[in-house]
Formats: sequence, structure tokens, C-alpha cells
Amino acid sequence: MSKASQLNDKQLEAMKYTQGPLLVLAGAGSGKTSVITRKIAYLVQQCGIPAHRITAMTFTNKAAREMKERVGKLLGKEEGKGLSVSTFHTFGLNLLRIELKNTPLKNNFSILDADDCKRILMDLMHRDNLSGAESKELIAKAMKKISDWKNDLIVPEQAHTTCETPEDVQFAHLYQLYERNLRAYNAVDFDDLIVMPTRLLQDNAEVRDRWQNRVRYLLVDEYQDTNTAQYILVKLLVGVMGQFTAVGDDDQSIYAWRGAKPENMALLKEDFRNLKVIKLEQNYRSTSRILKAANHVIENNPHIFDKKLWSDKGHGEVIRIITCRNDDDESERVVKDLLTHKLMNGKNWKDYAVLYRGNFQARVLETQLRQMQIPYKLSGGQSFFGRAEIKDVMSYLRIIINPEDDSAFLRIINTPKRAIGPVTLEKLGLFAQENHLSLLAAASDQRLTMVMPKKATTQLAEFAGFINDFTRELLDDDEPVPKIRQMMNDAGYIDYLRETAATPAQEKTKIDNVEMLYTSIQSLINRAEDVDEKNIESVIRKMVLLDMLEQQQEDEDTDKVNLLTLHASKGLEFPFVYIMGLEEELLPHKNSIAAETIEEERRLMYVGITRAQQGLTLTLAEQRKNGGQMKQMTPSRFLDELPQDELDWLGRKKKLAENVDPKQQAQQYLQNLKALLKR
DNA sequence: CACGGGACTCTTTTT
DNA sequence: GAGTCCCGTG
Repeated sequence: MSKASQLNDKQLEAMKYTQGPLLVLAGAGSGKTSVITRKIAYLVQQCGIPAHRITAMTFTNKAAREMKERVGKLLGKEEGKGLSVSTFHTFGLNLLRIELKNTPLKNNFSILDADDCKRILMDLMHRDNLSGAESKELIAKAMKKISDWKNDLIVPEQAHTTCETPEDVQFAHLYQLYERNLRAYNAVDFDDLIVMPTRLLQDNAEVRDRWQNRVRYLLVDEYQDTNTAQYILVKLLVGVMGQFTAVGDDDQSIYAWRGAKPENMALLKEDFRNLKVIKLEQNYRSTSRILKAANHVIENNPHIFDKKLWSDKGHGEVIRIITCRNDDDESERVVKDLLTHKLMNGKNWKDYAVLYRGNFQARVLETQLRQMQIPYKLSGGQSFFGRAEIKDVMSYLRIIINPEDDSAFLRIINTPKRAIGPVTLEKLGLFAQENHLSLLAAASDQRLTMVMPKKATTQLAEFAGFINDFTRELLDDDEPVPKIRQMMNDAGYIDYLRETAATPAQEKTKIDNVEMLYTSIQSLINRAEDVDEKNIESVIRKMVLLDMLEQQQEDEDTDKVNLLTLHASKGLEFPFVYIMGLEEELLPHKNSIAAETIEEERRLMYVGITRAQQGLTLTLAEQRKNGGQMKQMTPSRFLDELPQDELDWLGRKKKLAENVDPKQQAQQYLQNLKALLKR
């Protein structure tokens, strides 16, 4: 990324072009974030567009955060007031809140995450007895299908017209039930945050005018990752004026499998006849050798827009390819190579990244790194909000701001254990349905004694009472966080964490996580700009979308080797990069070979290569463990697509003595190195 | 309801 | 081979 405040000619052109729709084809490392942030400043300072009339959209919170920070440095506090830089989802959420009366939603609606939605679908399938509990796979399929329908803006009533298999017909039916369910809970899923605003703008001219007027200029980052609903949302927001800049790179589209439509890039050209296209091809990140490799590989893909990266950073180091005996050997080599390189060149751990196709590949690597006592940071895995304890606490909070949130109710009713089992819940659910009550309301209903044993009703009533008491106390409390802490203690939840933890270490992490959640609720309250954002309801609703804790964690001790999937590496850069597992059926992955989506795998390879600034090392194993069995592997076709004269193939060295304790071996290796360095 | 054995799978993931 | 999930038994 170009840190210098000086933009090159192309970047300047992209910044200054404001006459109409603009597509910036920004190759990897071409300084696109600089262009976007500088353009925002330009629009405000040179074009006289007030900041509150400018909206910038990104895909991740992290990207939004970074952008805000960088714009903040360019604009004065007054100048930047009201600027909207957010993810698509957060933008959608705000729009829904502002336009609440024009939506089917009531105040304080809940946002359900994938897990909640899964539960609902499972429940619906059970209740409807749709070929029952072949669950897991079927549920996942149904979720995917429903999400696809939503993102293509197909309403439940239309869904059956698109069905191709009997299974689809079932899913279409399920989709209807699911939507009805969400509305009954006064809840939305993540897709709704895009789809509902889009529909609203489509159907309601008054609302559309209001928003088109508000959004005078729109900037969209990572445009190649938009899905249909997102693109239509963009079109509706910019209207016929088409005052927008979309920044993207079709070669870095690696999310088609979750609904992204890279075709949207070509579509832009059709939908806006006067679209201006500017290419950013100068790369400020990598040596020209690395870029040559990247260009070489990606040339094998068909292209809508041609683009070739170049840089003036010199040829740089040769690209190394290491063939290893098996996966264990591969990890060992990478780790030793990295360690040697680090010590010899006086680099930091954080200067290195190891990239791989699947998370499972990190496991061997981890053991290896631990033996060598190398600090590492594993990204991916489950996110903060995916952790059970966080979801539990969030569910307590959710039911407080939205008593109709049955999904939250189900999550916490028996966490910690309150002797309320599936049978009781089944009856409660039935009763609630018949009387059109939420589960929480039903739990304290007097008439329950008629349908279930007394003992169960007392338990339910007690729980409902507990929640209701805290709801009252919390909502008119100026200092909600201590109250929340008290609630979780009184609920016995903290004790429950202590009792159920497998190890003392796990207990500590879990309790720390919960404490971090409290802290971040507090900081969200402190940071809120207006009174409206300060109230606990809005804070909690926002929490579902945020990942600020992950950021806090990252900020702490950062000198660590980075371990990440190729997907997770997009947008990042490292001086020295290793890419592991360059084998057929792994990269490209076998499912992609079967589905003939090699192009996306190739882009993945391209993304990986372009992460490297100075050094790039690719590794492959001759054999790999696969389900307990050793499997013979074939070198990846992508290796053939590299410029062969820039490569240094390293065969495998003689294996160190067999049957040596790996820990001892690691120690030995370290000592040798230290001795070497002392000289 | 909790525990444990057997079956099953093993690409990528944000909001 | 290991981790997870489902279901049956105590």
C-alpha cells in the first residue's frame, strides 16, 4: 500500500473523476484504500459535498474501521461529521431502524445469526415433519437455498416457481414458514439486513427519494464480492444520477461460493452506459518477480478487463518451491526455514505468514511451532461471536430488548440447567403457538398448569420472572454494564461456566471472554455519538454485528507468525509468505475440480501470491494423510503455470535420524542455530 | 438428563 | 486419526 501521500496519475484520475459512474479496477496492492479515502476527502474539501451526504460501503467491519481511521486523518472533525463508512449490513440495519414504520418490523427487532437460523429451521422441519432429522446436511442445504433465494430477491411466494427438484419444493415451503417465523419473532437474519432495505427502496418511492437525496455520493469497496441484492441496493441508492465509485478486482473474487456475483462487474458496464473505467496496475507491495508469477498464473483465466500488475521494487528474491516427503515433513520444513530466515535476517515473527487452503492444514503446523516455541497467531476458526459463552450472554441481552425473541429464549432457558427438558419445551411451544404468545410470555401464563406438571410451570415462571425483573431494572439504568454483570451472576451462568469447563485454562478463557464482552458493551456506550445510540437497546443490537473484541485482542501482542487460510489472507500483506500444499485436489481443491470452478481456485492462488512483498516460498508434499491413510499426491497444476525461469526447486534433503523425539530434535536444532549465530 | 459408544466426515466464511 | 454429532441406555 502506498503510504506516501502522493498519488500516482491513475490514482489521481480516479480520485478526481466525479462526473458520473466510475469503476476502478484495482489490482492487488495498488493502493485502492488510499484512493477511496483520499477521494472522500476530495469530495468534501474540493467538491463541497458535505460529509453526511457521502456513504462508503465495505464488506467487513475491519475494512470499515480501517477506512474510517484513514479518512479521519485527512478530514477535520467538523468536516467529517456524519460521514457514513460501514459494512453493507450495518448500513442496512441503520436504514431499517430509520424507516422502521415502513417495514414489517417492530421496535427492537432481533438479528439472528446463522446458528439461530439453523435452530429455527430444525424446529420447523420437526414440527412439519418434513422427512425429519436427517438434519445437519439437509438443514445446511435448506439454509443455503433460502439464502440464495433471498439474495436473488425472490420472495417465499415466488420460490416454488424456481424449483428444479422435489427437495427444492420442500425448501420453498420451508422458506415460507421460516419467513413467517422470523416476522412473528420480530427478528431478521443477516440476509434481511440487505434484502429488506432493497425491497423497501424498490417499492416505496418516497423512501427511495429520501435515501437517494441523502446519499449524494457512494463508494463501494471490494465490488467484485457483491451479490445480486447488494448490487440492486447500490443501483437504487445512486439512482439515475449514478454518482458513485466502485472499486474492485475480478481476479480477487474468491467468494462466489457464498453468493458473490463477480459478473456484477460486467453488469455495471451495461447498466451504466457512461461508466468510466480506470485501471490501477502499479503495485506498491511486491517485487516484480512475485508479480510476474502472479500475472503468469492469472493469465490462464478468462478476463472481462485485462490488467497487468507491475512494480518498481526490483526483481527481488527468487521464488522457492520445496518438495517434501509428506505433510509432517512439510510443516517441519516450513517452520525450520522460517526460523532460520528470521534469525539470520533479524526479522520479526509478524513479518511471516503461512497460507493454506483448508484450516485442517494448520494443525500439524501448530504442533511444530509449539515445539519450537514460536509465537503464532491463528486466524480463522470460530470468531468471537461464534463462541458459546458469548452467544449465551448475548441471548440473555437479546431477550431483554426483545421479549418476543424465542430463539434467544430457547438458547438460555436451560443454560444453566434449570431442569427444563425437551418435553416441557415442546408443550410450552405448542401452548405459545395456540395462544399467539411469545415463549417468554407463555412461560409465566397461569393456564400452563393445565398442560404440564406443576413442577415444570414453577420452573418456567421463575425464569420468566427473573428475566422480567431484570428487563425492568436494566432499561432504566444509566449504568447498564454492572447490572448486566449482576444479572449473569444471579442467573448462575458464571458458576455454570466454572463447573462445566474442562480445564482451568478453559474456565479462564471463557470467563475472560465474558468480561471482554462487558468491556466492549461499555466502550460502545462511551463511544456513541448521540443519545439515540447510547441506549442499551441499540447498543445490544449493534453488538451482534460487531467484532471489536477481536480487534482488541489483535492489538495486544502482535509479534507473531501469521497462520491463515488463503481466503482469510485477502487484503493483507506480509514481507515473507509461505503457501503450503500445492497439490492437485488440495489447491485446486477436489470439489472445485469436480464442479469445474478451477478459475476461482486459480484466483485463490493469485491472491496468495500477491500477499508477498519480498519472499515467496511454495511447498508441496508427495504424500499426505487422508483419513488415516497415506495418499499419494500430484503436484498442483498451478506450479506449471508459474514462470519456470523464476523458480528455484528444492528437492527434499536427507531425513534426520528416525525415531528421535521431536521435542528433543527441535531443541537440538535451536541450539545449533544459536551457536551458528554467535560466531 | 447425562453420559458414552458408534457413525460420520474431512474447503473456503462475513455479516 | 480425530473431532463432532446423534442416539440409545442407565
